[in-house]
Amino acid sequence: MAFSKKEEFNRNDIWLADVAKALSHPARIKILKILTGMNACMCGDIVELLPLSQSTVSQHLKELKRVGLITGEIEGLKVCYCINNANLQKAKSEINKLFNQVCKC
Amino acid sequence: MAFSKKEEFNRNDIWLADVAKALSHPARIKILKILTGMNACMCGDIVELLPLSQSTVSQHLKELKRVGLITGEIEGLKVCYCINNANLQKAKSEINKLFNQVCKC
DNA sequence: TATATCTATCGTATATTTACGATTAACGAT
DNA sequence: ATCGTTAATCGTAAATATACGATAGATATA
Repeated sequence: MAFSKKEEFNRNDIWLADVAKALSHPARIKILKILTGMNACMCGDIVELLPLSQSTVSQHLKELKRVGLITGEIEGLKVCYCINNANLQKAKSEINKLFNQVCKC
Repeated sequence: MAFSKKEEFNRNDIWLADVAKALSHPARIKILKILTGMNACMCGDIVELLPLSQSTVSQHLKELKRVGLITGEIEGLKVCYCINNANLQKAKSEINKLFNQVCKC
C-alpha cells in the first residue's frame, strides 16, 4: 500500500497531473509571475521576493524545472532562470483542452 | 520548520494552487472525464473504472468536492456525483488568465 | 592565493498525500 | 426486524512535500 498507482493511468493524464502538481504551490505560481516580470533573473532575486529561505526557493525552482516550465542556465556565479515559453504554451493548450472536454462552457 | 507558509501568499495564487492540487493526480483527472461522459454517476461506477479501491476513490472524490470541481448529492442509497460547471468555468478562466500573464503566446 | 558570493545539495523534522482493509451508518428490500 | 448494498470514515503504513540551517562547490574579485 501507498505504492503510487499513477503509472496505471494514461500518459497524457499523468503528464497533465504532473504539470498541475508543479502549479500546486502558491510560491511556484508567484515565481512564474516574477520571472515573467523580470524576463530573466537569478535565484537570489527571487528569494528576496518570497517569504521563504534560499534553500526552499531552490527546491521550488527545481520542481518547476523538472516539468520544464522554466529553464535555469549557469552564468558565471549566478544562475539565470527563465520562463520556458514553449512548454508553458503546451501546458496552457493541454489544460485548456482538458477543461473544454470536461466543462460545458 | 515544515509549517506551511502558503498563507503568506496572495489569495488568488493560493486558490489557483489549490485548484491545481486537485488536478495533480491522474485519477482525479480521469474522474472528471468519467463524470463528463456519464453526466452523473455514483461512486461505485467510478470505482469500477479505476485501478483503485473504493475507499481510495472516495478520498479522491472528496478532494475534488473540497475545491468545488464536482458536487455529490445523496440519492437514497447512492451518491450522485456531478461536474460543477460553474466552478470548472471559473477555474478554466483563472488558469487561462495565469497562463496569459506568464506566457508570451 | 585568499576571500566573498551565489546556489545546489545534504541532513533533518514535520505535514500531507496516497493507498488499503475494516468498520460504520444509512437506506431499501425482503 | 433482518439482510444486502452503498459510500464515508477510521486506522494504519509508506511515500512525498515543505521547510530550514549547514555545508559544499564553483566562480568572481581583491
